[in-house]
Amino acid sequence: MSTTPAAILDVAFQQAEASIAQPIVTNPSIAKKIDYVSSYVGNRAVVRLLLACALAAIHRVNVDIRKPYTEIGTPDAYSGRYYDESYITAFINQHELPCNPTTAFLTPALRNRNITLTPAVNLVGRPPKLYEAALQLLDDVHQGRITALELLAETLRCLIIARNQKRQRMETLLADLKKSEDAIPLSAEEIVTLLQQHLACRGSSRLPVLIVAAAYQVAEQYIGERFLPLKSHNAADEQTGALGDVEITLVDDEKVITSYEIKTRRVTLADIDRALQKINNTGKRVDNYIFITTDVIEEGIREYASSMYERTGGIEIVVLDCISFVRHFLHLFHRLRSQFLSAYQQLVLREPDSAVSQPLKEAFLALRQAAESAREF
DNA sequence: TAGGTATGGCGTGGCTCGAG
DNA sequence: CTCGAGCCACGCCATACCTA
Repeated sequence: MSTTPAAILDVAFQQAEASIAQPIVTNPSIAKKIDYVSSYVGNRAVVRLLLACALAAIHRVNVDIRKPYTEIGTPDAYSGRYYDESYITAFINQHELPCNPTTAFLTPALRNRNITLTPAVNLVGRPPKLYEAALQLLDDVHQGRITALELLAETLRCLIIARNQKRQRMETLLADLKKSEDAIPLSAEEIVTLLQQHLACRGSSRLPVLIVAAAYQVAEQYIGERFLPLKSHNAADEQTGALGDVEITLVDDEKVITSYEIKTRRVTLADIDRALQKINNTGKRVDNYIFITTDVIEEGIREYASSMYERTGGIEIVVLDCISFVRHFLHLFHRLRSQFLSAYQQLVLREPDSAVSQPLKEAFLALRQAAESAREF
């Protein structure tokens, strides 16, 4: 086929937008399956399987949509991963469609396969119903119940609707916050409470990193220190070459002087030993290595950490509690507390969904709004 | 040989599920 | 209900093959 994959995607996208209120697929049970896979919040990878396979089937008319693995070895097999990574990634980023940032073909259920994806296959992914629905949809195309283009366009239609709903919710939340903008700003303790509420939400493990980063961002001009760009949440420190989760340098220097390592569990002796090893291996000789934990700090750990100052000849290692850290900060820089709050909000909203989920972002705005509107009475 | 294509692999930490 | 084991997504990396 002469049309490029990018052009195919554009055409399908236009078709979806033109028919946004009207399902493109008329068969109700098939439309329902597409909607289910496109909208399921707990797993955003499988919808990419549909997009990639449908795209390949349109682009190369001779392929069997159910065979997205070249390892199958037949002429009608193709690389689903290649279509996914090369075309789908750019496309969903361009249109901000709510999908996994990385390919579906590296997820455990779909990787290392060399089989035809028929409805009889058990992909062993979660939830099972989601994978079953996707396999049935590939079969629906194969059996001719719908065309690959219909599958692609209808999937895009569902994704556009989900995206628009998400934007709408965010706009409403931000607009509500604006209303309370002129009220008396939250007190330091009220901000602490707000952060505690946010930390209590599901999937909050990235938040302590953002709390520390926000504190430095706001205090930068006063203390002459700043934080280096944050590394991605799931990347191993080893891969990124970072010493810890937040690295602090002097404003006019690249040399890391303080490194923060954030743990959502108890800090152990092994963590401290590993930190020392990391300092030695990377050759980044920091002054100060700070563990921030959201869990309890055992006395033995505290002592072990402080003993390092002498043992290392001047590297101070300390374990701090996340909430105490931010509470001290907010009282010390009391006049900056509102700036801290907006810096934190900005960092939260700008994190990729893989680190801070959409519900967690919305939860913060809602919690803040509740706290601020309560002040007006 | 260089750049593109295709696929496999790994470490981390969140999450689910089932045993007790 | 609690908690530990194992599953899983995620982002990055490694490698092998192909072809101009």
